[in-house]
Amino acid sequence: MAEQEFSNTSTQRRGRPREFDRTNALECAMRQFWQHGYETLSMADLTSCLGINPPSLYAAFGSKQAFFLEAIDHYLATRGAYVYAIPSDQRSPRAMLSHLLQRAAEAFSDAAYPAGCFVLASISATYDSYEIEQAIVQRCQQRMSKIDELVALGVQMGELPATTNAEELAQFFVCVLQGMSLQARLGASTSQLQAIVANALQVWPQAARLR
Amino acid sequence: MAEQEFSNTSTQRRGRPREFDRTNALECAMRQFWQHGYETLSMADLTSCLGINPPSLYAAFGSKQAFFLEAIDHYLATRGAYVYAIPSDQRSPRAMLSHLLQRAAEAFSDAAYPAGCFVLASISATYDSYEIEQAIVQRCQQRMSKIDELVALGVQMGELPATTNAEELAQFFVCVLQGMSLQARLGASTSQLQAIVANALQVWPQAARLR
DNA sequence: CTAATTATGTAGTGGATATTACAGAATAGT
DNA sequence: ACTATTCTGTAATATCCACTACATAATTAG
Repeated sequence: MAEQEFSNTSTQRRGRPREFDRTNALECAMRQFWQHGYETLSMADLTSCLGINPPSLYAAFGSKQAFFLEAIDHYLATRGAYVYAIPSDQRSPRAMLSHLLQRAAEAFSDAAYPAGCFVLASISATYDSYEIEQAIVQRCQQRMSKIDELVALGVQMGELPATTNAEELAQFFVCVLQGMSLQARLGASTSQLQAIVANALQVWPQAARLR
Repeated sequence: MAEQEFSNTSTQRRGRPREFDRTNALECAMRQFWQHGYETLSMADLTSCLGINPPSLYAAFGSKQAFFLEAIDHYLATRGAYVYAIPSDQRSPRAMLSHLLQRAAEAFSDAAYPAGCFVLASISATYDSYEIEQAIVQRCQQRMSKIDELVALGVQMGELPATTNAEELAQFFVCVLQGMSLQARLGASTSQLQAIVANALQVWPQAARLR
């Protein structure tokens, strides 16, 4: 199975060369899936949108499901990596969480991309395939586990009371982040999302009140 | 258009009587749409699930889109009315919001129903019809405006500082509620959702610190 | 009774869907 | 040049989708 796919910049293979840029097609497909969702976006939509005939698409990406999952991974490797990046130069875990949420507030409402987070928007959709749903949930949890680590670090470093239930607090922030993605898809502005972040961060007070 | 539909308990009409309970069918369809989503649930699924043949379903409900919207309204009139009910005997706006969120935490994870809120779960899906999406967004905003009123009332009654941005704070709680619905659909337990509520309510301190 | 009306079951309808068969074109290796 | 290999465009395929034509059954009105 798992046939090796080559990027366009790799050494040329035998046979007729591909006439389109694979990465570019993937980027376009990502935006289409992101905006319209997996179920409602048809392969016919994609072929006409990309200007690529079905056999070429299937030769390059395999199937609609594989194409979608590769678009998800492309998102995580590019835009998602930017959105969920955690800067290492920040000393305070709270500052890092604040940074993460504020960047999400900006990115989720960036007009240069479809609204919200591609993964979070995909997770709430329903799929005919159980396999695809599992793959998305797994990738979502990978990203959200970063928030778990930040909160746990906050307790460890004394920024939060030792009595804090770190798992519960982290889940609260994940919940807010998921709600923000939905709000963004409903048309919330950057400043509105920033206000949500500011309110959410009150749960992690800047001056810790240890007891 | 908008042909009048009669309930089964109304006075009998001329012609062959319906052989199934219309309200019961609506309840079943609601749960199916709730669990599987509009796009992925086919009319063939519904007919086999309800044991009702297509012509009978179409005679009773019109079209898939009309059926779905009626299922949404059925939810809002029954389960949704319970979930989003605001008790009038509570004096404090904060207590009323707390009541609302805690009831949502329980209801969203109630095994007797599909997880989360039917409307909030539907709002994040994508539809081929723009009309259906608009209808859902509108019904969602109707429910969420209750939270706006509660926060505004809290400021008015002095439970929150007069400097509070009521719209922003209300949007924060709406965001949390929407996140809770998604968390529930991902399998969050009642106690996990309750912990999210407890954290969120810290943004509205019990002892107001006016300034 | 007959006529009118409404529901039901069988069996389809046209259209959209993801996917592919096939023949021809463009490249690399030898 | 010749072969193997891979891509491309045309056109199709089987399957599923929401929806319905039609004949029949069951009721009410008169």
